[in-house]
Amino acid sequence: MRAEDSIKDVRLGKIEQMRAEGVSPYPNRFRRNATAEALQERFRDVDSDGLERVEERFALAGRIMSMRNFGKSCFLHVLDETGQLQLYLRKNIVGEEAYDRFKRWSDVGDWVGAEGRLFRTRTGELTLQVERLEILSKALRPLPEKFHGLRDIELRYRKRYQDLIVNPSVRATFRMRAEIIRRIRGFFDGRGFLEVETPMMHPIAGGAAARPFKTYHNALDQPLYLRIAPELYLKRLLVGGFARVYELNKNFRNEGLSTRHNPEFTMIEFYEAYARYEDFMSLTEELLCGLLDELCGTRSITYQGVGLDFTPPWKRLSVEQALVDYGGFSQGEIEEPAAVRSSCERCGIERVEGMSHGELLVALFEETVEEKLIQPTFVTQYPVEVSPLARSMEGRSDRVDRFELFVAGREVANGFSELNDPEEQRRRLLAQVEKRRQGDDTAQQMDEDFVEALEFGMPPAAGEGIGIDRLVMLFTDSASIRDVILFPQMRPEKGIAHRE
RNA sequence: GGGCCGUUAACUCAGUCGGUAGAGUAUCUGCCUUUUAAGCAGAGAGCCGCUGGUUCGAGUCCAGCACGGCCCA
Repeated sequence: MRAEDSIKDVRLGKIEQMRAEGVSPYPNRFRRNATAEALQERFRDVDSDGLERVEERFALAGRIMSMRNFGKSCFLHVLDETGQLQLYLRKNIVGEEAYDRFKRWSDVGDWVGAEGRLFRTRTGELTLQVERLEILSKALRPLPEKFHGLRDIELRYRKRYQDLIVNPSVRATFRMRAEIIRRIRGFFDGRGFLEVETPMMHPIAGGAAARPFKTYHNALDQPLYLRIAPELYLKRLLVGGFARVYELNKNFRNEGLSTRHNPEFTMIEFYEAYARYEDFMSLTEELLCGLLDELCGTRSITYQGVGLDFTPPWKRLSVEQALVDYGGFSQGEIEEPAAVRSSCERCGIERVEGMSHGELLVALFEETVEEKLIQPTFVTQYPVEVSPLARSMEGRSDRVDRFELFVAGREVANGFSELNDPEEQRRRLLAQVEKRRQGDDTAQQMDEDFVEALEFGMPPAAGEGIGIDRLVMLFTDSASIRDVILFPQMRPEKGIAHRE
């Protein structure tokens, strides 16, 4: 292979030439006064004759996406953050030397700034008649192929910038994500919630049933865990007197990777004093319907070919009722611990031995019901053993005032009335510690500092967490969580691993 | 962790029965002043994921490994 045949070497040669002729390949002097979309909008209804009367010069900047070169003229499409516009260069307009330089130096992929007047081509496309063109940033590597785009899924995730350059729908997905997050913040801000930031590094990883990532603080000579949930800190803020707080940020769980799980994911958790879990079911309906109205213009969307109707009220039913309605079990079977146990075994659920009736019910629910809850559904009355931080139902100490929202067979939200009795909380956590001792490493640890906070008095409250990534998946019809996370976790490629 | 599928040029993909590695895009050289997957003529470009094995001969068959995808746990 001759060195000059490598695309990168050819382009490095062009850079050398530019410098030799006193032109910077990476200048920063260009000022634009227009964007592609703004021009398209403004002149949408102006025909050729109308454009001829427009004397204004427009300065546009963007990346060259395609080039159709004729001997003494050239069409190119330039992409900026708003969209594309076609440029047209003619030797007799930009001048002999400028045209020659353009031909020798410019490539698809380069950032350019162009200035000129607008006209319409024979086919009616709004086009900038370039009078002056400047390379703003010379690209050394070629863009992915222009009409198949970048299809290799691994490459799309690993080299997301390329994905964003060539796949407009990917850009749209992440704009939608930002919009959803912005509006969720607006929703809670508008209701008097205070946005707070609590630690990402915890001495004890609590607030959820999950394995944490462990790290280490040198100066403190202390192990720390990346948080698995902000819950216990947010409740300390209720103790501190903030009546409405929310935090929208990342959590980290040391679990497998799948189309539904990324080790770091985004959740909003919010807490409101004097609210009950029923209030939050209504609030969740209001939040999601508001988002749908504003962002989709409808409350019926299609997710992976399945129609989802978010028109409230959404179905509400207990875990047990769900097992009867969707799992095909009889009321009698559900109430009989031995029957539930054998059903679990039949379903292949592991470690059935040490599990209580409540835990078995939830395991059976997850195995047989969850995937069938397609339309938005609130499942309520969870067993106390799987809800160590939730308030017990009045008159039924083995169940808690809790709900989970399922959509398209997945858990999207989890909320409950908060347990604020410090004695009861201590007993619940001790039960978790015991489970942990018996080998369940997702059981919670004793957090004395948290219990001590409760001893100062936490107002009655409800709290909820909503998984943002899964919400964005629904709104953008994305099959994998990796499609809604810009840089999803991937195994390092060979040769890059363990680089220090 | 298990099963299935994939990995070939910068990108998107072919590659038959085991017999010299292919196309389009992109790149390079010409021609071309309203194209838009522009066109025409020519050229270059490969660790066929990695390591072994079978074979006279492996992109192709076998085994192991790596990475990825989907499904399951």
